[in-house]
Amino acid sequence: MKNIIYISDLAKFVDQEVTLQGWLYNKRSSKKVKFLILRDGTGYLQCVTFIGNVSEEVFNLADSITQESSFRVTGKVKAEPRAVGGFELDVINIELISDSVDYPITPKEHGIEFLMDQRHLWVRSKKQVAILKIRHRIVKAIRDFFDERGFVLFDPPIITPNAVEGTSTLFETPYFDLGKAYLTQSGQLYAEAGAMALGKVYTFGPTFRAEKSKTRRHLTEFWMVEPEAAFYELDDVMDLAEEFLEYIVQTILEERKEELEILERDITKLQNVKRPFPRISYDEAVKLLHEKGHEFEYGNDLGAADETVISESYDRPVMVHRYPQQVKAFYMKRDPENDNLALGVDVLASEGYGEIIGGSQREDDINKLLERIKEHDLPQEFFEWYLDLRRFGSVPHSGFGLGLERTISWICGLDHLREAIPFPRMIYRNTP
RNA sequence: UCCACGUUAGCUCAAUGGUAGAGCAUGCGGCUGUUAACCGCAGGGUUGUAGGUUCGAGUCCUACACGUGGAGCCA
Repeated sequence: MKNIIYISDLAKFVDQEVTLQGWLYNKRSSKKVKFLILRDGTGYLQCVTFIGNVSEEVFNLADSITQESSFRVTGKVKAEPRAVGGFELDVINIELISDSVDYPITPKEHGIEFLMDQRHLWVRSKKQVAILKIRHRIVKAIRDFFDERGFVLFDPPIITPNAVEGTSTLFETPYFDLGKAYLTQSGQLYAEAGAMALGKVYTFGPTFRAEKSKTRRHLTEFWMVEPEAAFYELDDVMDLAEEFLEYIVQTILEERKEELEILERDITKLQNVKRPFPRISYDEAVKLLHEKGHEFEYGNDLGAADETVISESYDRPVMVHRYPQQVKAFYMKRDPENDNLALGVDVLASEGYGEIIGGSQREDDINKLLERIKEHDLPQEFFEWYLDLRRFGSVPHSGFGLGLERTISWICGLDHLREAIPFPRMIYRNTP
């Protein structure tokens, strides 16, 4: 691959002869000039083939080459304001690597079912490439954020013997002589063990939910990052969550401008994502809903429509804390000021993107935790190791989970989670 | 699981119960600066499946299949 350069490096080679390789993104032509748009993963480059400048054979190739054929092209780099990206290539030679017959995705509109069937090819499209590059940068921002703050990566198991939150919505798999095992729906309980060992930890990996959810906000397989820190209380974890979201969003605004432009994302709303975020209690949220004339019964969990009403009342993400304990998980600590409330917090993204973070202070008193396990009718034997964390030097601790695809979807302004992951897994789709 | 909507050319969509059409893609022709290029011509159809109503069904009715969106649940 000597002397072959990438489109992203073109600026260093203006007026020089270079060779590039990639695929034909699109083609426009008149009789004596052919415009071939090359893509190589790093960008797009217009390759201009004039009839007099190349051999007849090469010109005929430029005329007949089809969408997504792979080719190698040599030419002189020119700064050219008329071309997308600011550069173009004066073609000297083209070499076909492999042709592409009847590529199914044309430059016109397609329906979602068709595109999902062609997902392995759809990821070549400009918008999908932009989304996947933003996804990559968000993942790096997440790791950087925690690494720089002394959190240690702590990988939880994916195969688990029981439900983390005791629900029955888990993917089941046979496990040798031990009977059934399940795919994890959260690494949190294991992260708590990590926090007692390392102080501050985070998990980051795929999680699985067998819920029959059929909406734009759900996947059956999705990625989640879950920090967990010893000695953190609810306020500490809220501080962490808002600093975290600000960091991710501002990093993407700075470093993935071009991709956000390709996605035609209105970034003014993202620019608002700066601390402090509004913090309202569940009680205040209910009051707000009632003031807005929205019907809502105190004690219920917030539904998608309720979340939208709340988030639309603010210009940045909003944190709702201290929910009625009956709608929250067994491991959440109760509010010492009101035993009916759980010390949990949900962060609702702006623009109606809904819950992207769910977190809480965990119950650290073994007797209360035992009570909760009984109340929720959970099999105590599976939780003995978890109870040990309270038996041997229990401390206050807190953490949260952030849904990666929901975050990507929000930052990119997508209308569905399925475009935020290379190969989405949903209730009625597990291919390609 | 429940609710709503949809299924017509490779793709995206039209078509008062009365001869099934357009754009894109493909092929051929035209054009020396195109930006989802444009212009002309051509090929391309068991209208999701099975029944029913009717002189006549893409269109109306029933069932089923598949898809899309929403609810609940959650990140």
